[in-house]
Amino acid sequence: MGRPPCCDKIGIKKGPWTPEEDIILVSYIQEHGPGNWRSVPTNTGLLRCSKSCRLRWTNYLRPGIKRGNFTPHEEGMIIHLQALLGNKWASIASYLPQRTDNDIKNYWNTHLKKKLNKSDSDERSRSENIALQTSSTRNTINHRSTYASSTENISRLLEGWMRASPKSSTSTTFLEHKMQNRTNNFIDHHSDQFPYEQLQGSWEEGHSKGINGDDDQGIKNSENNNGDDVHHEDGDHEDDDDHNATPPLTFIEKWLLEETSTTGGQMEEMSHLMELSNML
DNA sequence: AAAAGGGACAACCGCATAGAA
DNA sequence: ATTCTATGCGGTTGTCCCTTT
Repeated sequence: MGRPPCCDKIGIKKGPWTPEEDIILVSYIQEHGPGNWRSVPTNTGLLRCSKSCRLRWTNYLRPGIKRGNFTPHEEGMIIHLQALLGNKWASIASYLPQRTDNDIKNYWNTHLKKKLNKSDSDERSRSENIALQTSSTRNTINHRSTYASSTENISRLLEGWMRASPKSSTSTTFLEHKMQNRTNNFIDHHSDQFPYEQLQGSWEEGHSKGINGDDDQGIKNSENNNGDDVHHEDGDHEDDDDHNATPPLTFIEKWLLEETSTTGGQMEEMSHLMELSNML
């Protein structure tokens, strides 16, 4: 027998999210923390199904998400990990905590697959080495990062929305209770930045008790079950901050962390990786 | 300047799985 | 032990925007 839909399809809105919806969702999550997605549409008045809310949050609104072009290093990591793990985007994303699985998947499908195919056809024998050399460990900063981080997006979005509609025309109960104070505070106190750091801090404090643990990162890490969150969303830092981070690391994690901070010895590590992949 | 095509990204769909009842 | 529900994941599609003709 077929499973019933995750939510009542009647009256469910689909398609792109509006700034208003984003704000409602963010405000709600700041208040209650991520998780219990089923209750989100009900409690916020959003005409979205729970899955849609979760996806919007994890792929776009969640703090710590880095948007924009992938750095050569990130690219290299994706290539390595894809070779190692296959299309396990969530697992791969767990090594790139600032990127979402959706982002990585899209990037792979639109950029890397072609790139690798091309280099494959160009010179089959050397392609992998070339890819490695060109894509990874050149820790040059990619200055072509053209589109804004989610923080910046939402900041702009909030400002724009507040200007455009000082009184929300679609106030929900939740919105009525929360929006005025909250959004004003957001903008007043952080004129140039939406306070995701604050938001993140608040729920990490408030929800470290469990909700957050089995949400996005938790699940993603579960496949590489090390019992720890090696990668924490940590703003704009590159992964090397994670060096100080933590406990038992798998070989892959060690390698990735080391690779982040060093540019040498990569090929040696790569061969280790290959050995490992053969074992898997 | 306008139209067409292609690329990039956001979002949806359906299946799998874990946990609760 | 079984059924049901909620959530997560990967594949796919839809839409917007940019480039080319």
